Amino acid sequence: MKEMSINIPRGTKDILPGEVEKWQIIEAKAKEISARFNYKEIRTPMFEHTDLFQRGVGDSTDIVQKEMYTFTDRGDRSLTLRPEGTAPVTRSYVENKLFGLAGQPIKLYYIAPMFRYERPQAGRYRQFVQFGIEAMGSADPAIDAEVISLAMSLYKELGLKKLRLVLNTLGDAESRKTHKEALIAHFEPSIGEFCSDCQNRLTKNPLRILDCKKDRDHELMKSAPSIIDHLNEESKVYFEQVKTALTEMNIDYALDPTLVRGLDYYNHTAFEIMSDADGFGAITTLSGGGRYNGLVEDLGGPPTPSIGFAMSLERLLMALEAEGITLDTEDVLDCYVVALGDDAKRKSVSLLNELRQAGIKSDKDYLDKKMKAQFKAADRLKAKFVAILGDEELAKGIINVKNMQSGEQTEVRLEELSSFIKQGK
RNA sequence: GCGGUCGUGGCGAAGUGGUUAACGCACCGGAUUGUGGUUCCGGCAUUCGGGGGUUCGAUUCCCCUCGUCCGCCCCA
Repeated sequence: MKEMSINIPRGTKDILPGEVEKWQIIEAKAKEISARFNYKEIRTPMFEHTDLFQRGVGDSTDIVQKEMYTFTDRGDRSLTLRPEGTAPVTRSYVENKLFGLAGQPIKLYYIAPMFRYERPQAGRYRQFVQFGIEAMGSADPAIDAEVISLAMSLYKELGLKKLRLVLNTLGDAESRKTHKEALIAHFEPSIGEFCSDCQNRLTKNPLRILDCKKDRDHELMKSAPSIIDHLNEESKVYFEQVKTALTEMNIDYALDPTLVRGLDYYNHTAFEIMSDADGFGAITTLSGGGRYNGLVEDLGGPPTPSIGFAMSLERLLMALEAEGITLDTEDVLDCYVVALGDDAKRKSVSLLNELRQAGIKSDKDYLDKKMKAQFKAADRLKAKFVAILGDEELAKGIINVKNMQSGEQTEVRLEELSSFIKQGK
C-alpha cells in the first residue's frame, strides 16, 4: 500500500499456485479439443502495428475508439497491445502466405492474452486470456457449424450445462449494403432524438444503433428494418444451411436478429454463447464469433472466406464456479525426507536427488526445522511416505520409511529406498 | 468516461472520539530432548490504505488522494 506505483496494474491478475492448476486443466482441454478437431496452434506477437487493428477491427468500433493500449516505440512507430486475435492471425496468414499451403482450409487456434483499456468489473479485465480458433479458406456452412460445435464441446465436456447459443446472420456484402441504406433511411429523419453515440453511428455503422441500450425503447427501434428482410437469396440459403447443420449435430440455438457483434469485419454467421448460471454477474457472454469473409482481402491477401470465435478463459472459469463444477487436482508428495543431525542432512541432499532421478516426487526441509516440525511439514504436503535419516540409520546404512497413512514403519537399505517407495506408491 | 461500495496483522473479521485495537484461521515455540494429523499452554498489528484538517486527543468526524469490488456503456 505504501509503494502504490509498484502494485499490480488495474485490471490485471496474478494467478498463483492453487489457482493456476485450474488454468492448466482448461488450457489442456482446449488444446486437446483443438487437436481432435484438427486445428493447429499459431502464436503471434503480443503487439502489432496500430494500423492493423484500425483497419482490421474497424475505426468505428469501441475497441479501436477507446479500448486500445497504444504506445510509441523508440523508432516512433505506433504499436498496440493486441485487443483481439483475429486481426493478428489474419495478418500472419497473409504475411506468411498460408493461403498457398497444401491442406486447405487452414485451421488455427490460439490461447493468448489480450488487452483492452476498460474499467474492470466481474468478468472483465484489462488483460485477459482468449482461446480462439480461425478456420480460413472455406465458405462451406458446415465449417461454421464445426466452429460453433468446437466451442460448445469445450464447455460441455468441462461440465457446463446452463449454456445458450445465440445465432444471427449479418448477410453478405450486398445484403448488408441494402440493409444499411434502409437503416439510414429509417433513422435519419429522427436521429436528433437519439444519443450522441447513435448519431455518430448513423453514417459509419448504423447497424450498431440497434445495439444501443440507451435508446432501446425508442419506437423506431422496434420498427427498424431487420437484416432478415434484406438478405439476398444466397445469404438466406447460407444461413439455412448453417442452421440445418447445427440441428443435425443436436446443437440447440436461439435466433436473435439484434445480435450484431462489435467488430466491423463480420458478415454472414454471427453467434454468441452465454451462460444462464445463477449469480454469474452482469456480463453473461462466454464467447463470441462469426464469419469474416472480407478481412483477409482487406489486409492484402486473396479472397478468403473465414470464420472463427474467441472465448474468455476467465469467464469460462467463472461459469464453472457458478455451476459448482470443481477442477481440483489432488496435489500429493510421494516422499518427504526427514534428516536429523549434520551428517544426515548432508546425506539427505544426495538421497533426495536419487529419489527425483528415479521419478519420485519428493522434498525435504530447508528451514532447519526440528523433527516434529519436519513431520508436520510432511503432513501438510500430503506425503505418502516419510524417510527418516538420523545417526543410527546412517551408521547401519539403512533408512526408516514410514507409511503416513498406516503409520507402519519399515527399515530399508539406503540404496533400495527408491525402489521401495516406487512399490508403495 | 459515469455511478455505487469498501480499504483494520499473512488471511478472514469485530470495534470505539480517550491509557494495553476483540476473535477465528494460518504460522512459530513448549507440554512430547528421534516421529505427523488430536488436545492444552504461550507467542504473533507502537497500529487501523496514503496525505491533510477538526480536536486537549482520532483507527473512529471532515476533505483530498490512491486502490478494491460491483454496476452503466460495450464487450471476451
